[in-house]
Amino acid sequence: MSTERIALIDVNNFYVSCERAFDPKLVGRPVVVLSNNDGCVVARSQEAKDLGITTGAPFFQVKQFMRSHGMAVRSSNYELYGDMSARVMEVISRFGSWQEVYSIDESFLGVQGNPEQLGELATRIRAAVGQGVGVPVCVGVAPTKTLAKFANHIAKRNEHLNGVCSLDSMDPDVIDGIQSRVPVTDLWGVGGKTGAKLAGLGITSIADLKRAEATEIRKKFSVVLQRTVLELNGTPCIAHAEERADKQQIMYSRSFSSPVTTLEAMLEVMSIYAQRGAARLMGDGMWATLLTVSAGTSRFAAGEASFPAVTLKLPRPTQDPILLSRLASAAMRELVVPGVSYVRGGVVLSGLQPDPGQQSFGIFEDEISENHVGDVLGAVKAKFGDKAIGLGLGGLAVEPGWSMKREHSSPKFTTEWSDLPVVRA
DNA sequence: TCTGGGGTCCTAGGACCC
DNA sequence: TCTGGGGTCCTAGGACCC
Repeated sequence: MSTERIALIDVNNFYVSCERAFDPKLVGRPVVVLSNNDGCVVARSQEAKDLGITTGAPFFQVKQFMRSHGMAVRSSNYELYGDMSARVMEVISRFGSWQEVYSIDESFLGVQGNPEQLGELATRIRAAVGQGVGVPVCVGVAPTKTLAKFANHIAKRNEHLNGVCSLDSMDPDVIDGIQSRVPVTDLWGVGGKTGAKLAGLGITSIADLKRAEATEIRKKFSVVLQRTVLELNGTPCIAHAEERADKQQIMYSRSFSSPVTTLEAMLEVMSIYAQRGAARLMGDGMWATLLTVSAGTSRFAAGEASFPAVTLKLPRPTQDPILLSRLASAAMRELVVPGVSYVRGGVVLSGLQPDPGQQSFGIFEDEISENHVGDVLGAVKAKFGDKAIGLGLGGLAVEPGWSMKREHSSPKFTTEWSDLPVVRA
């Protein structure tokens, strides 16, 4: 008897595993990977977790402790992680009838088989990724996405399962027993706020929620949590991504390595961020109709933090870096208060559509030529590197003082010829 | 001194229309 | 001055995720 099931495969401590794949000295050692600007801990090896390092911990607070325990530190290397992710996803895709890449290190996969075959398949997926890419994964298999997430959670926390858990191979009473011990907030889709409200109703474990009345849950909470209840009981009701619409917004936002206090520097930020946004639009084949620019002051400084933002309707659907850069700078002029210290800036492109729509070029000749500048910039960057060319203030050859800090970065092992690892025998 | 970034979906409420 | 209901579209904000 063959049944349709959903597998959820994710890489263990993904960023750390990518670093280890190219630096075996890190295996067995406590390792952490930091966020942009080397600000917070975003990934930890099991050894680092065991030492009590938490996700989101500010690096400057735990630096000394880490040093005294011989921990290794890496800045985030998104070129490497993005490329490793693509390789993992490709290997996984060979084993399923459909695939939904859910995040940089996670994928849902449509699988079929009887209970025994499903368990074997999960083991084969794990071995294939380990051999083909060199990173460890866990696999959960179940009738719904929510249960597949749960099964994956079990696989990760029980070493004797060897990274694999298929609910069809388990006794229903055993599953129920586990579910009554796991807190409901460990469930996919149930966060702190909802968890607190559920606790008020006496619902604290996954088993409690599974046995709750779905229609009551909808009345007291939302259709989202009702779906979770149904999925816990084996009824699939969360759609696949490919059935959902295209991306709805593109965001480029970063904190600065040191505060920005002048209008000139902020305009430089906007010019560069708008060009990044335009490049993403072109990469996705989308045109934006709305532009939002924002600035932010520190949440940790004395006084109230502020996050001023302004949204404007673009004169036409566009992916043009010149137009976006110009408008973002103009909007930022309205926002910036001289003398205020800004720690972050951002550009959001929304109202996305898959074509430029009806273009009315009118009398402005230069608008026509602008349309090709993005392509030229993209081509030059592809050939000569990211820093080869840029517009206006974004074209400066020297990195501006506020740009991101990455003091502990590993090389781009898989995406730069000059960074290729060398093996000697 | 130093505290991440980029998304999704849903709901409520207002504006507007007939 | 009084007086209806139903529908759509849009936006802001909340909650959650990795």
